[in-house]
Amino acid sequence: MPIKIASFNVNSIKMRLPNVLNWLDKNNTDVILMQETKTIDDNFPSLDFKQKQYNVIFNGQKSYNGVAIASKFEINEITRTLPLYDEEKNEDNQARFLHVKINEINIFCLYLPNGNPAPGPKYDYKINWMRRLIKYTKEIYDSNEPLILGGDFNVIQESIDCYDISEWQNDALYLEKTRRHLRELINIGLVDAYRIKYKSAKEYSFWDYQSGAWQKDNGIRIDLFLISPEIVDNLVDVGIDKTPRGEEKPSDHTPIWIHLE
DNA sequence: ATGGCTATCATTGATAGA
Repeated sequence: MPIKIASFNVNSIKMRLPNVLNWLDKNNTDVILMQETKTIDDNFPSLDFKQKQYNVIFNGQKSYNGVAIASKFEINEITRTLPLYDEEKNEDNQARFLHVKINEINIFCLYLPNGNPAPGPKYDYKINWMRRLIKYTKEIYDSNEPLILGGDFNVIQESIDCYDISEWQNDALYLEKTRRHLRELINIGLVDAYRIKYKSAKEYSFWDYQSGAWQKDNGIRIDLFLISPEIVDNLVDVGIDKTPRGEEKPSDHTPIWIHLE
């Protein structure tokens, strides 16, 4: 069954609601994964999505983080937390994860921690979160069901994913340890969907609000779809839609998308 | 001119983002 899936770090669903609804109107998107909704579940604007025939599911919290999925197809929730494998730290109250099934496809919507400053407790949290994601992804991957990881990964995997990597050498998004963990996740058997079609293109999904980064195209590609082999077989097209970043009151991220047959 | 935006929450400033 053909399906069009997008991922968009909205940087507050309240501020970005017009942008998101406008984008959905212009693009025939069946499923949109959203990150940084920055609102508690009681305040999520469900009705605006329902009026457009989208089912919605959200995992939010006050002020920060928060993920959500809107889908024209039925959403079956599997979990909203990554399992805790580290027995010493058995608590995580940050809303960064949703695992759902839509049309028999496993879909993770994730907002991976930023991790700055590194080193420090925030970086430790990032790496631990990645370890949890790797373990959980292995479990699901080993079930031999189709799997899509989509979201804001907060990792610059290679220098071609950045306008000027010399400025990011000591950043939590580019440290060797960070990239090794993303590589370990990918090596489970996933593929960066964008790089299937664009082997060496320098296209970005985030531009800082500061310093005229958008105008200078000083961007980084940190929003990704990592897909399992059966999804690769059905991949029809993939892309990054830069248009919303240049519009009024934009998010600092822009939507990425995949089309499956 | 080497840079200084945006959102949230609580109160005109701190915190977080990347």
